[in-house]
Amino acid sequence: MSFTLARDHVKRGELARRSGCNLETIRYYEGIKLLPEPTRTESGHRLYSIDDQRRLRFILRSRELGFSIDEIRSLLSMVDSGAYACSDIHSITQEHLASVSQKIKDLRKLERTLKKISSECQTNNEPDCPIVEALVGDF
Amino acid sequence: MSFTLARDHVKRGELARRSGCNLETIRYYEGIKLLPEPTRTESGHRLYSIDDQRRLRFILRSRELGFSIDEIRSLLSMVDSGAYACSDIHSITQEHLASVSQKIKDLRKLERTLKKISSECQTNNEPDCPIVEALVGDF
DNA sequence: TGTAGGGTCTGTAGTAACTACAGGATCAAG
DNA sequence: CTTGATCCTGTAGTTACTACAGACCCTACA
Repeated sequence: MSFTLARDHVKRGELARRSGCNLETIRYYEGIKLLPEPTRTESGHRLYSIDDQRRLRFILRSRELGFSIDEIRSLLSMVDSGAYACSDIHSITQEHLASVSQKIKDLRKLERTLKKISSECQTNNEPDCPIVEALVGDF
Repeated sequence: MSFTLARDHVKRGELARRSGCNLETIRYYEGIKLLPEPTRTESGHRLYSIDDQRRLRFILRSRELGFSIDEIRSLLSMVDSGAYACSDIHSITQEHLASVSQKIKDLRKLERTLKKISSECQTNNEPDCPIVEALVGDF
């Protein structure tokens, strides 16, 4: 006979399967206090509630969207506070968006440079590869 | 009286200043064998030759262009081998370029998603922030 | 009831590419 | 000769995980 509790409570392996999260990552999130310490079976196995599962999904989705752990910590603490300010959530998102846009800009510039120095190379095994020259730079 | 050697040989601090590289990073590159062990003064201070300075510039520029340490190791070992194949250099560059382009694609998708969920938020402090909803996902 | 295989537990080490100390030796200028 | 800057070594911290090792537990099957 088992607890009613256990019906919607799952162990770590099952949570990992359901969420697509790596098994160890769950323990890691607990360690850095993004996830609360879950209840345990008598023998010490972790049991995750529906709320824990929602919370993990929130974290994983935020990570997919490139939020850092610290940003997620801020987002979660707002949500946890109950009466969170939507405008604060919005502003964290906007800041993150700005940094993503900046990263795109930087990478585009990189892409152009790489294309340029790459196009100058005829791949003809000549002694001086223009890519190498470009990498050493002017002197 | 000093060695003629010392004229174009510089110590770590000076190399850092000239290259714009962090002081410790130079020692780090030596540790992972991207830079060779430089000559030393009698008391043990590192002395970098012009060649060392060229090599560091190569590394730094490559890093700026987003090459990984392992990629740089490959590039350098080709250059070091003397008769390096220009086509090999070219192909490493092309591969790197492809990964940069892919990263841009991924970030663009991220940017679109963030803009979308962000635009749905009216920042009006209502109880259910659509960003939070989006982050928890469907259930 | 015994056992074989999974799953779970803990703590720790490894990844990439640095960066930042601590605690001591050395160098250069006044 | 002293003072402050620079240098030396070794080690720990950063980010966000991931991967063990060695022990315990749980379940199904014979």
